[in-house]
Amino acid sequence: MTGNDGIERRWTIGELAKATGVTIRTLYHYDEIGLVRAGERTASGHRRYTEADLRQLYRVRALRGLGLSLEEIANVLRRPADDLTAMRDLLGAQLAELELQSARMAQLKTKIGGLLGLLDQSVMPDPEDFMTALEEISVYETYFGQEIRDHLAQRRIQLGEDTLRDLRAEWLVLLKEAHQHMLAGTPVDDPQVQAVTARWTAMAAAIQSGDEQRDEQFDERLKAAGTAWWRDNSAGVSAEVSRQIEWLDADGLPAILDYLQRAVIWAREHESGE
Amino acid sequence: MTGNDGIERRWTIGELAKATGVTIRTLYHYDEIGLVRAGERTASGHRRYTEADLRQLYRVRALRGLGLSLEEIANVLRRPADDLTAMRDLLGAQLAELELQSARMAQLKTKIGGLLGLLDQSVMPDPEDFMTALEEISVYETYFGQEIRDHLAQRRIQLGEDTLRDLRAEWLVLLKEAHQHMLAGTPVDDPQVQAVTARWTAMAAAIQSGDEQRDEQFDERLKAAGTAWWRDNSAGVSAEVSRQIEWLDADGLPAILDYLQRAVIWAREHESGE
DNA sequence: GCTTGAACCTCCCGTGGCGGGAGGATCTAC
DNA sequence: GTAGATCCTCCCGCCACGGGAGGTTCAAGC
Repeated sequence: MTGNDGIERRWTIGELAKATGVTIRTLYHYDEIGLVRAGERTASGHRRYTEADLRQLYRVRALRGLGLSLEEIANVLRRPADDLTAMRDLLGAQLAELELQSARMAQLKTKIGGLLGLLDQSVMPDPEDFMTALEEISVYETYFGQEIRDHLAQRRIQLGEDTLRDLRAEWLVLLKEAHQHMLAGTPVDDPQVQAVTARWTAMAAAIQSGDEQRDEQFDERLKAAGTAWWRDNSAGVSAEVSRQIEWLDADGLPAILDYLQRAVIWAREHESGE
Repeated sequence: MTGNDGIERRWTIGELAKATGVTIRTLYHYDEIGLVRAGERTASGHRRYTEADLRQLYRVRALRGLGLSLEEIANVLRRPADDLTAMRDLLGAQLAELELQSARMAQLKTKIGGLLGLLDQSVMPDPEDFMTALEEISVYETYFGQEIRDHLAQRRIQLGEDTLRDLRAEWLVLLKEAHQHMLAGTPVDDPQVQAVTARWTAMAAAIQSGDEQRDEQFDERLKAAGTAWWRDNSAGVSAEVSRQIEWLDADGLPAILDYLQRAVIWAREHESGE
């Protein structure tokens, strides 16, 4: 531009490394996989980098800095320079990926925060209890696989804190209503009980999956996981929950849930007929 | 507890894998590195896992799920069970690490979001321009290393959006005042110019580092990075900035900055004397 | 007791993005 | 001509496993 007279600057690998802050080893690596090749070689085989190579290196480093893999970078930089659609797709995908990872890390942070809370409050006298808590985390995660947990986390974000608080509140209301019906001996096919049940299942469905595209297989697995977990671990949860709800004693929750489940089953068996 | 009579259950490796959702290969790996050893072996060498092994596996999986490395897990599970201080330290460190990573990912997301904005608005007709923008990202990052960028990002969070807006506003005011002094031909040692200069450097210091612990080496590198970047890239930035500030034409900014720098140098040379 | 198929064993290579060292060739300055 | 810096290629190592090869052992049915 300003009188180069066609004489371009060349760099040795060491000079390029110093100028760009990339290690020599990394430059060897990029050369090896063909991502940033030295445009020329001296007679004895030493690399000479041209300005085009320098610019390519800058691009690679920028995209690496965005968290893309070398393969992705190679793919997107290989195409003709006037086509940015691939770049757009790649960055869009990467952004989505980052959103997902952010959600996971947020989950992790709250989890660790919770455990630290257990450790810091002296509510945790027995180390054995802490270890047991750890083990239970793993058990939970065995039932609910990563993708299901991701989905639920996403869903929680979608719903927002306020909605979740409302849902929890409504859940308690439903639980209490069911409790009273149960104590009153109302049969499960009573319209009032069925109304509670309908709201209950609707809530569960609303929490589990939004109205995106329906993926029946996924829904199926989600439900199965929930059911299996509930089947095997309801006892522990009952103890936990009933400790937090005053009007409920330790054996109360299983009974209510059993009552509700019978109502749900009755509803399912009569949904087509009635 | 409920009448085991000392006869514990044993699991083959396949059973354990199915029960916990861990692959067999992973179990081999854990055995190999001594993290979850099969407590027993049959005469022919097949692994028999005991209940203790199962619990150890649960712990390992839970801690892995928190993002810890197998080495960290091995260290913390190796110590006596009644000492949770190591666990506390580990989880604390992990939480800090996650905070850092979260901050980085937030940075990444805004960066990618910005690039996608460039691509989506048709303000970007020339693919070449986009590539150049990419290259400049890398150049910027060459000057400001990861730790410095982390520091600045943290600092921005500390300061908050409002403070930053105020600072930008004050920066513009200072720039305009300096511009007027320059046009008026006021010498750099004039008290008024020196006042502007003092506010300028104070602002820079305030933005760069809070009043945490003073790490002089770090401050030094931060300043050096800023100076070097400014020295080599002021031209491009000038063009960019002057496009956004109406009272400034393309050549204006370098002149003002040069003027200000001379004032800063004069101030530094006379700070001990006066 | 024999067969068969499932489950198990060990050994080893591969992943991604380089780091780092060995052992030798080449450049540059004096 | 020589010394020291720089360069070259080749290769092993990381981390947490995945996956295959090739062989042994188990459990069930006949």
